[in-house]
Amino acid sequence: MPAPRLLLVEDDLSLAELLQYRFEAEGYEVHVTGDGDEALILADEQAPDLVILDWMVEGTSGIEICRRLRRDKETAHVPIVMLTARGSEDDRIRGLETGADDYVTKPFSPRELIARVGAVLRRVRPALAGEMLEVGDIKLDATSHKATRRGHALQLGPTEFRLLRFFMEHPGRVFSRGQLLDAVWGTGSDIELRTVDVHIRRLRKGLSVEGSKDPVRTVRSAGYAFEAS
Amino acid sequence: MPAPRLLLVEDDLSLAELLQYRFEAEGYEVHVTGDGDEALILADEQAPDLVILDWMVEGTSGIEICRRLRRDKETAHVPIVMLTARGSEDDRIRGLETGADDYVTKPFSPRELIARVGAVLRRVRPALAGEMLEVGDIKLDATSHKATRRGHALQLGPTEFRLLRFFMEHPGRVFSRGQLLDAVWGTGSDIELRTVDVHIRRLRKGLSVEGSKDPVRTVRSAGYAFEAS
DNA sequence: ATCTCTTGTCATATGCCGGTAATAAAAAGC
DNA sequence: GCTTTTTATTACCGGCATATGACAAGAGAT
Repeated sequence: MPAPRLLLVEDDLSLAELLQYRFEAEGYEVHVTGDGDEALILADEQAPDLVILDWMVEGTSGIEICRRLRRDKETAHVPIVMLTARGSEDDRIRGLETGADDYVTKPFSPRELIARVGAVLRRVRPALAGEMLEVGDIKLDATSHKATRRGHALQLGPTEFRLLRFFMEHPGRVFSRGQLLDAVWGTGSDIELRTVDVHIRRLRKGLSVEGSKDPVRTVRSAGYAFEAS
Repeated sequence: MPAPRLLLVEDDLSLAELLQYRFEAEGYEVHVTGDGDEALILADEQAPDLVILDWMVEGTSGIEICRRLRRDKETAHVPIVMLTARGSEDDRIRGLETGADDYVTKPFSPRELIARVGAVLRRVRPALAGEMLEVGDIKLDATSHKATRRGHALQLGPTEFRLLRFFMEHPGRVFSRGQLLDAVWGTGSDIELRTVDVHIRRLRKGLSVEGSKDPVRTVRSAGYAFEAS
């Protein structure tokens, strides 16, 4: 899962530095600028996942940046969180109506800002919010029902997909054939134990990508386990 | 464009009445309840487009309602705006972390709340806010009720249009036939699951334009997903 | 009233998927 | 080395999920 990229537009250097530090500690990739025009250039170069925008910033004003970000097709859907001075409600409403997704009034605690940014990102990019499983070089997105390995999309049948999902939810652990039948096929399915072998094979085949190791380990007389290469 | 449906959970009657009036003037359909448990029942019956939730409400507490709404698959994706008393930052952060999308601290002006609700809806359900949807080479204008692909105007029946709109609001995600029935036909329609297949076919036919790929992906034993070519 | 368009259901076709059994291969025990 | 046990691999067939076309009932328009 790639780190979400934030663009922080803030000309108070000490505040910018503090926020950058905190957000990086949370696993974000943060780009900082104190200048409005530079912000637009940066955003256009590579659209960030979210913009934190100080209302009062040098160069182009916050509201103008907001408008321009929305106008440019590249960045039209990037969520924006504004930082505003305590104060006039009109400003805040104008901000929301211009297209900001959220605002926080100064002074605020970094923790609150982090929580808000998290809430917005959860909305916009569910993939960043934990619906995505990742073990080794294999990624599985339950919502879109897709699995990939090193960029290659994996082609799996329904049962193999469920099997892979179960394994990725419990990496490293060994499961007997009976346990796998219960977990993947459902309790009470009277299916031959040996059938699991066949699906393991199919899963292995589906997971094989050029130059990749088999992540399924067979444990003789016990079952199978899934582990990162 | 159907009026967005709000569920307002607020036990201060005079405030509730005021808000209901204001939101209805803005073109929303508003359901009001002052009781937490009733709110959950109402939401489960027919998922609203957005919930406005007073933190301090009779019956089940706000945070508990929030949690339960998120847990129920039916309402997991419904955006929530909290109303909190001025005050403890902890409450607000806890709210955001529980899954609320936004909060407004009392006292607030109705105008501000309306702006916030609008911002959240724009983010989550662009079509409800009258925006143009665009996925791949397909464009859909909810206001004028028209869809185009590469300049060609698409000819779709009403149901296909609603289906397309729902898909374009949630691109990439897989929906079961049951979910599609709930979302497009309305909760509680006792329609054969297989009927969805037929409408998917009709949608596919309606979307086929010379030299264009089918954007509807069937996920065997799971449902359908919509994605840009 | 007639016509058109829409919509839900059914019947049929199709093709993928899943379970089983048979055989080969590998590992463990002696 | 030989047997026994466990797993790997292949092939096959039946079943089930989806695709597709047709149809009749209903809604709206003219």
